[in-house]
Amino acid sequence: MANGGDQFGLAERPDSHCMDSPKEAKQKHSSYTLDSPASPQKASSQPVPTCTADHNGMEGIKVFLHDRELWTKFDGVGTEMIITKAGRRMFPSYKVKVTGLNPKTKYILLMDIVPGDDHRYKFADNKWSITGKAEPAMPGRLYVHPDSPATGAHWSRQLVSFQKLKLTNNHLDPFGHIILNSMHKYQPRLHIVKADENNGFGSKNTAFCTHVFSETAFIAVTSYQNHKITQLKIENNPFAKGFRGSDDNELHRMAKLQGKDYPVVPRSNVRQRACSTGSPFSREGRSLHGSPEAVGSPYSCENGLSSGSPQQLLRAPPTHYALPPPPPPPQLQHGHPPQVYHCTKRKAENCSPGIRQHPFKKCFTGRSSSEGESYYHPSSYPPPPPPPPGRPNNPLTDSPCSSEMGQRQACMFAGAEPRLDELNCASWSYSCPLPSAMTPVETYPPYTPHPPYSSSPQGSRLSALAHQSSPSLGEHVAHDPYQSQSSGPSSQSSQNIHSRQLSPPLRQYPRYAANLSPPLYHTLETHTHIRCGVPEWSAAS
DNA sequence: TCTTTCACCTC
DNA sequence: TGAGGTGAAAG
Repeated sequence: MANGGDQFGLAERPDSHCMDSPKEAKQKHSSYTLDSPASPQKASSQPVPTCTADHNGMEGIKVFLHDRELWTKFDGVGTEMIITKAGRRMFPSYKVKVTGLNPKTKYILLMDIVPGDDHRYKFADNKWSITGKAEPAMPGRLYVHPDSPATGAHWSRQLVSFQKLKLTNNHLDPFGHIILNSMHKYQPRLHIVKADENNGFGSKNTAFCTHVFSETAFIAVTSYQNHKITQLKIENNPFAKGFRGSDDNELHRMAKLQGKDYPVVPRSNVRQRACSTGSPFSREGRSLHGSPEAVGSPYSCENGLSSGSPQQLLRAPPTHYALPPPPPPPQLQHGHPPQVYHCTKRKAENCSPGIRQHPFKKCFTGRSSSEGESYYHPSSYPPPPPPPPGRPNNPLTDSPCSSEMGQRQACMFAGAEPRLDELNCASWSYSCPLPSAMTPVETYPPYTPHPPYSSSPQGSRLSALAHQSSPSLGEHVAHDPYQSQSSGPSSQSSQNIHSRQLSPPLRQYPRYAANLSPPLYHTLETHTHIRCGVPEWSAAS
């Protein structure tokens, strides 16, 4: 998707680093080609390990994006993801294969989606273009894989699927879905966190690494803008099968729907024709940043592993579309009271009353299916900073998970600044958000580029970030340079794993750092090593 | 642009 | 069999 980025103007993606497999290297190579020249980072074809997980044991972790080819296809056109009030899944689904994990060590896998830049886009003349400044970022939320925490053996056994993750434009979403703004660009990120003794993270020794696949960047929309994307969705998404078919079939279907006889022009065709001009995102003309990518080279994008430089990961587009360094998503930068949403698979039981009432649905239920492949890039960080003053030690960690939650579901963390320490696997995975937590949602302040995503050493960076109060995962992020194509068996993850304790009632946390995004926040905390001092967020608050 | 509704489809 | 995921279209 490096390409994809381009389309959006995201063009620049961090180079993939830490390529581990030949394949990766290969892919990476291609990606470079595809990437817009503009991105300096790309220029350097040298892999830069983003996540240098030295001591924390995260160094050998590799993550491969499943169905990378498909992602690349979408990216080539300019991926769009529908967001609805009730929440809409992503397609292609985000699935990864993870290798290099210690079989016996427990890890927590989570995702977050950070702003790709601080612009608002519009689709006109068959291409995307910047139309203004981005709306304030929505409260950051983390989607914790329902199988978390689980052993490295578990995660490695099959693809890890985040297909249950849903996107919404409802700022007050009570379900824990990831909240996004329409017509804004986003970059999904995967975080692998080593669970602490309490199956949580946030303790001082927590290590984590972040993986960013540039080809998974997308623009959130309430309705598809580019018919090419619509077609790709219809062709590849099983649930849209009803919209496929020969023209003849479609004509019949349309006629039936419209109560007319032939000929009826298929809607899709109509729409497509109307819009189908060149694809704005086509490598040739990505509106945002023209990256001359070889269109032909299909999908050879690269994923960044952990890149040494966050910037690379989310390479800033020429225009400026710089994805926030992986680490510190722009969003994250703002401080909102962290909100944590937990969902359990159990619909009713675990959900707060308010949630149950909701017509849409209850909690996340996700099957934990892990399917996927992936890339890697680990990053370990310095010991986590001590708990912020005034803050109890990792509540999460402190609070053991004991209660049996039944089936697990993925949980989302919301909050501008979720605190890692607050996150306890047990908690997130199984608990549902409390009403209170859900209620107040603040938007993040406008995106602010992270100044320093320069290539400073992680440590430094972290510090810097910390100071900024916006921790950037990026620093830890590993860009996966390549993806594996193998599709693993879908994992039916254990939906019920162990008993877990519900997280304490969701509560809003005091604001920590203004800039920390939950994800980062978590991340930061997780890696204590990265920054040891007082957590930024704490300071920020 | 966004929301709602619909028929069709997967699971 | 039903819950729920799709894009299209109307408003």
